[in-house]
Amino acid sequence: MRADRLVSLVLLLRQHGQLSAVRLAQELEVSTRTVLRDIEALSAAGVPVYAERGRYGGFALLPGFQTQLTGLNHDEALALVVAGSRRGAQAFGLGSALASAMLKVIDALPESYRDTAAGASQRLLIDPAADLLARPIYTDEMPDEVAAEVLRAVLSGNKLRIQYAAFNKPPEWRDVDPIGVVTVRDQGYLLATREGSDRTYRLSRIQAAEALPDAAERPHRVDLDKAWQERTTKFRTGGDQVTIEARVHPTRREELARTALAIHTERPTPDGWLHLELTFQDRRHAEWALWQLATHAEALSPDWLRATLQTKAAKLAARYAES
DNA sequence: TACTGCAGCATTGTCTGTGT
DNA sequence: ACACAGACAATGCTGCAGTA
Repeated sequence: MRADRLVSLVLLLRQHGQLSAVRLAQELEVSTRTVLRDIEALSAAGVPVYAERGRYGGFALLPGFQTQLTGLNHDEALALVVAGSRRGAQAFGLGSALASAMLKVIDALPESYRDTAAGASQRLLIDPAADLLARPIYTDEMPDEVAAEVLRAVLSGNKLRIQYAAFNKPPEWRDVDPIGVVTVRDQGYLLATREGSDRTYRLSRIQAAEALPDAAERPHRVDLDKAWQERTTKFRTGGDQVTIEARVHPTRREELARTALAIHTERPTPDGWLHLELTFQDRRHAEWALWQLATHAEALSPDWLRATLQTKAAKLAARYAES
């Protein structure tokens, strides 16, 4: 408590230049005598604070004094400031804490670097809310209190009870052993185990959460990056994968390739297009990938894919024919 | 093991003195 | 008159020993 107040006191003096004990006492909600003792403690600790006695007097710091609260060098502090501009912290309900921490980091920098760091947070924007065409970037929304509870369980190593609404399913309560939280672009995932089996939960689908008193069953140390890669690999190799044949215009080849899990064969056709054999996560992905390329691609097999695309195209043609 | 009492310490507020 | 500084007392917390 007192340590916090000493830090606040230094920041107040830095901010206002000179303040009387009475004014500091009001700001810190303690008596003036306590403020005077805090000043004394700071002075004993080597903080160059001096008193100006008499009317219009007060306490002030020697010019140029820096609060070395963080021990960070310029680049480290700058990296934090830049990272602090991301909206990622919002996903964990830590936005206000991050803003407060950033102020302290900037304040702790040497005078010559402070403008650079403060400017960095204004001149570098990472992941804004909309792209250049004003299209909103859809982010996973999660109530702060739910995010805070998930985070609490993850960090304390306790079991977590969540109300989770899987895709197209009603919400259900389930107890899990949390391992960590991963954010990918604007989506967050909770990595956990449930009854010994790996589970990955999308944060936006967690409707309520409660950290339980029991310790979670989890490895003492975890390589979250490795764990995430293993799960994404498992996800990509599981499910109802489909392999299709298609021909695509060379200018749209990359778009098709990016949406596929794998490309097995690829050869040019006599008409200058490319013939590919590809695997997709499921039927829905395959259909979507071909449909978005419109006339620049053609599904050759299997028959169900051709039939689906034909039906959609016919409906679209009919709609425009009506007018 | 849990509870109680005590000493020591840190923190805080009030009153009064001193300097400008 | 205003603001800082010293002396003293009150309060609350912590650690430790003793006891049921």
